[in-house]
Amino acid sequence: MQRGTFQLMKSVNKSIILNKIRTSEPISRAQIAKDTKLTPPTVSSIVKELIEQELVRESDLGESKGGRKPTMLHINNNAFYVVGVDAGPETVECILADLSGKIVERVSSKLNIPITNGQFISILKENIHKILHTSKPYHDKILGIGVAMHGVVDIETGTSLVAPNLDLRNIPIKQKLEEEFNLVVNVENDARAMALGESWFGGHGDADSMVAVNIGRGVGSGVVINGKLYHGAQDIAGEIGHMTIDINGEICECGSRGCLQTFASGVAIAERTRKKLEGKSETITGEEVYKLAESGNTAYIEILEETGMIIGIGLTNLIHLINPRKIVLGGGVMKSKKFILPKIKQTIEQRVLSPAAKETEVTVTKLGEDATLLGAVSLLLVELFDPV
Amino acid sequence: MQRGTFQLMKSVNKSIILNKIRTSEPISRAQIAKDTKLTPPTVSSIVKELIEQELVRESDLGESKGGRKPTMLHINNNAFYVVGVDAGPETVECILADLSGKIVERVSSKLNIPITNGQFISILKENIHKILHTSKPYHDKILGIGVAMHGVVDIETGTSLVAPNLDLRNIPIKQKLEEEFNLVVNVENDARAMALGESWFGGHGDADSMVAVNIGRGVGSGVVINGKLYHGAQDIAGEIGHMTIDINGEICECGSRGCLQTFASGVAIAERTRKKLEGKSETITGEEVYKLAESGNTAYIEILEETGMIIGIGLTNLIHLINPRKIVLGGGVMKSKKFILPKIKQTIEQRVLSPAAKETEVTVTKLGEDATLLGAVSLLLVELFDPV
DNA sequence: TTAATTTAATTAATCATGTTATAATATATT
DNA sequence: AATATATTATAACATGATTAATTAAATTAA
Repeated sequence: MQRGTFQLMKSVNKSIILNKIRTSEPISRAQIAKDTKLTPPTVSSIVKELIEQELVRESDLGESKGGRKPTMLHINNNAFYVVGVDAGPETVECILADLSGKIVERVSSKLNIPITNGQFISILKENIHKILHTSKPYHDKILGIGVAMHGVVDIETGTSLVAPNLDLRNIPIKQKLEEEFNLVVNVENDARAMALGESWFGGHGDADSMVAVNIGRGVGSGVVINGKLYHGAQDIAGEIGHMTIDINGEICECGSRGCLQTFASGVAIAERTRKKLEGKSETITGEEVYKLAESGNTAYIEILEETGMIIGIGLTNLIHLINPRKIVLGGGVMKSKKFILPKIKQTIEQRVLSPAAKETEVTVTKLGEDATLLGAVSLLLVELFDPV
Repeated sequence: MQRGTFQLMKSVNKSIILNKIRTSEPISRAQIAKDTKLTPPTVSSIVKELIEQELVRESDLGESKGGRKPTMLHINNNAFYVVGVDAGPETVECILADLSGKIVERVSSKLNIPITNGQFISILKENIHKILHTSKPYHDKILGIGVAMHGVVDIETGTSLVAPNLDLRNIPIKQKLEEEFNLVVNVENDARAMALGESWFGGHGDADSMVAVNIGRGVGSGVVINGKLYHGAQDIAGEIGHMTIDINGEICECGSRGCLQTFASGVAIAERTRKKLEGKSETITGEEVYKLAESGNTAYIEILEETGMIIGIGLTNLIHLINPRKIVLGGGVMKSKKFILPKIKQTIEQRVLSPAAKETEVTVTKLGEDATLLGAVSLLLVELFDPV
C-alpha cells in the first residue's frame, strides 16, 4: 500500500489542481481554492510549479466580481505530445496528439495476414518512425507512446499475450518499442484504452465511474473507476463479450454457449439475419443489414431491434454487477444506433431492479473512429495528470 | 476528492501499521518498518499513539535474531466492542463482539409477519437494549452499532428502502437507533455486510479483491476491493441474483426471465426438483433435496450438480466482469457444497477465458451462520482500522 | 474624486509530520 | 571480554500545508 509521505501529499494536491484546471478552464487560482477546499497559498505555490513545468499557462484577466480581476489559468496543450497507436486486427493506425487530444499527425498501414511477431513489430516501428520524422519540432516534447492492442495484453510487461485475429502470441511490444525509441511505452487492451479515452476526452466531467463497450468484430469493454482503469485480479475485468446470457444458445468461438458475442457482434447479426430471412447459402454482412434497415425494410429493422434488446440484457447484467454511472457504446455495430440504442435503453429501463440505477446514462461515443487512438494517447496522459 | 493534508499522510500510515499488526501479530516495530517501508521513527511514534489509545498493546519480548530482543505488538482485542445486528427476513439476531470478532453476547427474536415499520424498529431496539443490559462492563468501550439488513438499503441515510420479505419500505433504521442509543450506526445490505465480514474475519490475508456470494432464499453478493465495499453509482453493485443467464428462461419475481435466482435459490432448486422428479402436487423443500442426495439418490444428486453448473455459469460471468481475486460462497444452499462446489469449480475452469483467471479461488465461507453478523460488526471496524 | 469595500494573489511565520543521523540498549558470536 | 548486530529511542532537519498579514487591483459608496 502507498505510504503517507510528503510527496504523496503534494502529488495528490497537484493532481487535484491540474484536473480542476483541465475540466474547468479558464479558471482562477482563487476559484480553484474555493472548489477544491485547498488554501490559496497551496494553490498558488503548486500553480507556480505547473507554470514552470509549462503544463499550465496564464491568459488574460477574467471578469471582476467586485474586486481585483482574476488571472485565468489554462492547460498548455502544446506543452507535450503523445504518440498513440491503434493496433487492430487489420490495420495499424498511428497518431501524434497534443494534451487536448488534437491530432497533429496521422499515418496507417494495412496488415498482411499471415504475419510474424517480427513483422508486426517492424510495422509498428515503421509507422512510429514516420510520425516522428514528420514532427521534428515536437521531438523534445514527446511524453511517450501509448499502444492500444486488440486481444489479451499483460500490462506489467506490455506484452500481447494473445492476438487472435493475427494468430500471434507473446509479442513483447513494450520492450521492443522502448529499445527502439527510448521513450516510455504503455500497452493496453484496445477496448480498455477506448474506455480510458472516452473518460478522458469524452466530456463526461468527473463521472466517478464509466464503462465503455465496443461492439464490432467482437464485444469488449473497459471499466473506469475514479479516472483509472479497473483491471481486476488477472486483467480480464470488463470481458463482457463472453458473458453467458443464454445457457442453451449457439456455440461461441470460445467453446461456451450463448455468449453475448454470439448475438451482438457484426458477424453474429449477419448470421442471425441469414438464418431468419435468407436462404442458407445467401451471404449478407452486418453493414448490409443496417443499410436495408435504413431503407425502411421492417424485417431488417426487427433484427436490429432484437439485437438492441439482447445488448440491453447484457448491459443490465453489467449494471447489476458493476453499477457504473455511465455506459458509453462504440464500435461498428453502433452505426445502427438509430435502431439499436432505443431498444437498449428500453430493455434496461424494464429490467434493472433499482429505480435509481434505471437512470444509468447510456450514450454512443462522440469520439467516433478515433476513440481507441485517443485512448492510446490517454494511457500516457493519465500518468501526467494523475500520478498518484 | 480527498485533499493531501498532514492528517491524510498520518492516517494513511496509521492505517498501514494497524492493519499490519492485525494481519501479522505478534510483530515487532522493526519488522513493521521493514515490511511497510516506513521508517523506524515513524513506526515508533505511531505505535506510541496506538498504545495510548489502547488499540495496541505490547506483550513479552520475542526471540532475538542476533541483537536486542524485539518487543512484540498485538491488537488489544478488548479495547473496543461493537454491536452487530442481522435483520433477516424472519429473525433479528444481535451480538456484541470484540475487535477480533469474538462474540461475547447474543440474543435473537422471531419476527411475526405482517409487521409495521414501528414494530420492526421496536424489535431492533429491544434486542439491542437486551445486549447492552447484560454487558454493562463494556459500555464505555462500544464503538457503535452495525446493521446488516436484507433488501435494498440507502447507505448514506441508513434507510431500508425495500425489505421485500417483510413487505416494508423506507425504514429509517440509522436515524431511529442513533436517537435511541446515542451511538454511531451503520446500515448495509446483508450480502454486502457478509462480504465485508468475510474479507475482515475470513483469514484471506490481504487479498486485493473478493466477492462473497450468498445463496439461500435469494442470491446476493458483495464486492470488496482493497478492503472496502464497492457500492457502484447507485448502490446495486454485486446484484448477481437477477443476472440473466437464460433469455428464454422461467419468469422471475422481478419480472425478467432466466435470472440466476430462478435456478439457484433454495426455492428454485425445490421447484426444479418437483418439475423433474415428482408429481406436480408433490411438495419438497431445498433441504429435503439435499438430504435425499446425501442418502445417495442419484436423481437428486444430479439436480444439485446441475445447480452447481448453473451457479458456475453465473460466477463465470462475474469473473469476466469484476475479476476478483477470490470468491467466497455462503448461504443455505451451500450446505450442499459436497455436490455443488465441485461442479461450480469445474464449470469455471471450463468457461473462463483467461488461463490466469481460471485460478480464481472459490471457497465456502468458514464463518458459517455468523458470517452476516460478523459482517455487521465489521461495518464499524473498517472505520476504526481504515479511516482513510 | 476620494474613501471604503471587496476580491485576488503573495509573503512570512508557524505547525504537523516524515526522514536522516546518531545514540542507547540488549543480545549473540568470536 | 570484545565485537558485531538487531531493536528502539532521540534529536536535528526537511517538506509542505496552514494561518495571518500584506499587497494589488478593482468596484461601490460618499
